[in-house]
Amino acid sequence: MQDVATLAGVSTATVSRYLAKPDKVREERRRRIESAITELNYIPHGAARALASQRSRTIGAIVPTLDSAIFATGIQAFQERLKEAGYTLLVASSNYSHDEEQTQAEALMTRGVDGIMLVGYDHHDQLYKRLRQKNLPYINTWSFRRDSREPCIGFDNVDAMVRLTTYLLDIGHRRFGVIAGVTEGNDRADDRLRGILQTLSERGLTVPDGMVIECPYEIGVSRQAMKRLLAQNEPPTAVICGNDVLAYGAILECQSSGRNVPDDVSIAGFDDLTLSAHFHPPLTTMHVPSEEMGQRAADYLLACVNDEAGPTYTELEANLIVRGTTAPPRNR
Amino acid sequence: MQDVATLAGVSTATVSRYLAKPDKVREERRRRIESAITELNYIPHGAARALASQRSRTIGAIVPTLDSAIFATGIQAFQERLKEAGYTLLVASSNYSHDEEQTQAEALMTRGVDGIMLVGYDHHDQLYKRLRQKNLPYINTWSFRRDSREPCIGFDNVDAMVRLTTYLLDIGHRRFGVIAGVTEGNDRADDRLRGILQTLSERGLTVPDGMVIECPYEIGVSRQAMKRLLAQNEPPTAVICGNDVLAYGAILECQSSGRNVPDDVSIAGFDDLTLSAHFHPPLTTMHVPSEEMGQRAADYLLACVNDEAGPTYTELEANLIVRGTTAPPRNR
DNA sequence: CGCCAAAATGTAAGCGTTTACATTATAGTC
DNA sequence: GACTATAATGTAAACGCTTACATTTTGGCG
Repeated sequence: MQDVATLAGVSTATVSRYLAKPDKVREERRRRIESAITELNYIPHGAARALASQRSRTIGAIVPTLDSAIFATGIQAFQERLKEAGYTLLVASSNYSHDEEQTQAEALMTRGVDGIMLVGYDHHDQLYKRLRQKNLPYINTWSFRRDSREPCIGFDNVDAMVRLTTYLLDIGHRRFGVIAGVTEGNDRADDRLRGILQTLSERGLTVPDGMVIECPYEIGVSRQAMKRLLAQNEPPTAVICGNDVLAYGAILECQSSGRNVPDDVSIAGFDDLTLSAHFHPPLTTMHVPSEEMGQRAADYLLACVNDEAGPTYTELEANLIVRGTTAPPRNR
Repeated sequence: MQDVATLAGVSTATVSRYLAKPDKVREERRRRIESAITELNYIPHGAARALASQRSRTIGAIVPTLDSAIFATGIQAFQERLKEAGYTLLVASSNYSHDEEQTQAEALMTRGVDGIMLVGYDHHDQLYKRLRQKNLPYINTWSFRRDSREPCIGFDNVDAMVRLTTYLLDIGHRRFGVIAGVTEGNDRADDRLRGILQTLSERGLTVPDGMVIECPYEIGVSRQAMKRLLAQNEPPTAVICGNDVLAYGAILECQSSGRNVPDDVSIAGFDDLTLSAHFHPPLTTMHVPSEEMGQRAADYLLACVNDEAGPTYTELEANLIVRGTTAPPRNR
């Protein structure tokens, strides 16, 4: 920077100001600085900037996994918004573990992030403690609870599953199977499962043991689960899956074993991944507004770091998309 | 850090040394420092570290998109390896544009990354220039060319497609359709397409206009492309797709229009995403060793920053996986 | 043309570490 | 116990910026 300043015939302070607020330096010097920068191929030193200004212009995000299209979409939107504001995104993944999430958060703090995006509301106690202690802006995403005391943006997973389940009840299903995500340490999966079971029990239905299977979001495992469901004495006429990937597995298992979806069995997913609309048959699922969630989360954190006010609690809507994998049961 | 030092009754230098090489400080003080750190909830300031030590312990990666499972897998493995070595990953996406890639690289350099992972070998001239000027370690991935003068790790996309095409020729196909990725600014897509056309022409086959369609890696667009292919006068008996997502679209379009895969038309993909093995029918595709690529790329960059020697050119193998979407053509 | 407020610029003191170098403690030897 | 080589520690100078504050320049106005 000193070199640039010398070449442009100004002080480093002016160069620094030019970088931060170009309109604060006079036209003529601005141009001299600009050409000095190009000539010298000057690239500002981020660490020095961060150290001097006490802000890194970096925001962190911790998602359960990078492998899933659903988070990828949200993160992409999140990053886009940040980039527009001149911020960089640091992504870490927790592998659905609170402990790892805590470790990653620590790492992000060392990196000096100015804010953190989290998925879900259930986190390591230590994490909330640290966040507050460092007075670091953060936001929970992918779920919304009316009673939450933490800043969050997302939708009500329980309620979404209530609506999906209600729809299946309404078209006549009474024998349900569930392929849920792993609920341990995953509040979204847990909320969704509770939404299902609660709705069914309100209608006087109980789901027998063996009709609810938890499994990781992997297509192979999901196929196994579906196989077990179908092997039951009285197989379900409708299977609700914790997300679309699980639903793909369920559908593919049916097709491989010669069953027709939705005639023999209805299958519903959750997330509405891009593929779902094109699947054969197209998947009935809950659409999750992941892009909007990413954008709004970015907006919130950016507002925080700029000491602006923004909505701390934002509820978005997950929408039921009825497509071709669900139909009334055959033998009512 | 001063607080920690005072509380532990040592100098900041000792604390710093403890952080870097714990075995360099005597047992007793080490324990005092440890407890001081926990008591004060001390988290080192990364920017200050980076500034003083001139290394950020951060590695950057620029991938075309975060939306695709294939890069996600590679990046995940890349990150894993980095984490083991105490390095953090900074991810950026270029949206398949060289200009954007260049911009992102600049951003990463400002962030002080110690090395950069790139996808492909074709980049903005400026980018190579900057990289060398700053003497920043970098590596090209996802492709390997025998004649490359740049460090790279990957497989030969041309050769891989030659093998896939040869296989289809060997089982009797003569009328081919191609749904390629967008080749503009994407050397992998370009190499793959060239591999196909070259093999066919060596066997004396030419692909008529309209039988080669380039389209972005989106399932919807791919379905449209397949539709057009099928509407030709003499529709192809085999369709080679630039990646698995395109292949999914092609298969789904066939199924929606009442055609049987592979009886009516064979379809092959490229990448071997997780879903492919489970698809209905399971997809014939080239398996890409994305995890190994990620790992090795990390190893290479880590070796560079530690001034160790490592293989600069590593060729991996893409393997043909024959599954259920390809079969000899019906009316030979 | 001189005066003044406001705008632009310069000066220099940090920001929280690392690390070369100097100093002190330790342990081994005779 | 004195002496050494070596290991452990302390001291203090960077690292490359930002920014409060001081100083200079500018332009509007009487």
